[in-house]
Amino acid sequence: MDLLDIGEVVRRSGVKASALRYYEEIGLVRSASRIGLRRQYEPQVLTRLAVITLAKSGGFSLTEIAQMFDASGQLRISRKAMHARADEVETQIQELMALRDMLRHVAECPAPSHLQCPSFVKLLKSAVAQKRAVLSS
Amino acid sequence: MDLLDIGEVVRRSGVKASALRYYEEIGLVRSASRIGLRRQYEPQVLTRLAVITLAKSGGFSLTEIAQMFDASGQLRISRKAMHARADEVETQIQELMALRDMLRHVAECPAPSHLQCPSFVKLLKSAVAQKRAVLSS
DNA sequence: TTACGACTTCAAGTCAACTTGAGGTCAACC
DNA sequence: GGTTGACCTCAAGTTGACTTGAAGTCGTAA
Repeated sequence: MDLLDIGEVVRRSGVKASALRYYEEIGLVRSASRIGLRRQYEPQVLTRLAVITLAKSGGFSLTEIAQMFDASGQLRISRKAMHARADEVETQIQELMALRDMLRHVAECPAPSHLQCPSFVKLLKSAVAQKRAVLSS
Repeated sequence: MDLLDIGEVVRRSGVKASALRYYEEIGLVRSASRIGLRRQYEPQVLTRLAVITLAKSGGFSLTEIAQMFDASGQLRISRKAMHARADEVETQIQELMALRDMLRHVAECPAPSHLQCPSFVKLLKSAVAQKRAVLSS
């Protein structure tokens, strides 16, 4: 067998042992077996952890991520749900781009006070307006 | 005077009263004065709240946001720091784009199991590798 | 005059996602 | 046979960002 012990999983996934145990506790990952008390993991756990890590950085909660897998460990969401997720991510990307543009503007703008700079305030207003529109829809 | 009371600020900013009081407690916003016990805000608080809201959605903590303002309430970070922030945001945008692409792929890919689909695994690996590279730098 | 609505304080509670700490197990090496 | 080192459990603690609840204060309108 090519089972991995927790230290190996930590090294290869970058996820801490305490987090791994926590994930197991909440049912997000499972260890295949034990040797004595020690958890042994199937290598596939690494892919699963990669998905988890990525989704986390995309702002998904662990609960949401858990729902992305079915009982057999496959990624299983309907195409429609996938696209819906992708759209959410897309929206967040737009917001971040607005934020980035504002930061760049502030870095370059020679105005003594940004909050008085018309183009800054305009960027700000439109960013916030867009956000509120999204939230209320 | 054109001071706003808290209800007006709530309506115009979308920030809840309890959050506003909390922000005041931690020094992130201030109320200009009181009428009896009631807080009165200067209209500028709305711009400040817009900045706060936007930065929050960009993943900045309230502590980090507080540091973006100087004592007089101006946005004041060095150009260099601004660009550094913008770079961070940029990185996050890249990650989210990778995530979005993966989601779209999963939605479209006809493979029975995504975790066995070579192009999915490839997308996943490169996304995670990029992330870890960023973290370790 | 009493009732209402919009505010107030302050302490405590909540939630997610972990981390920490104390005390225990176990195989392997000196 | 004693000591590492790597793991284990379980309960409790932490952090950030608020929210909630109980009890109180005001101004105004019926």
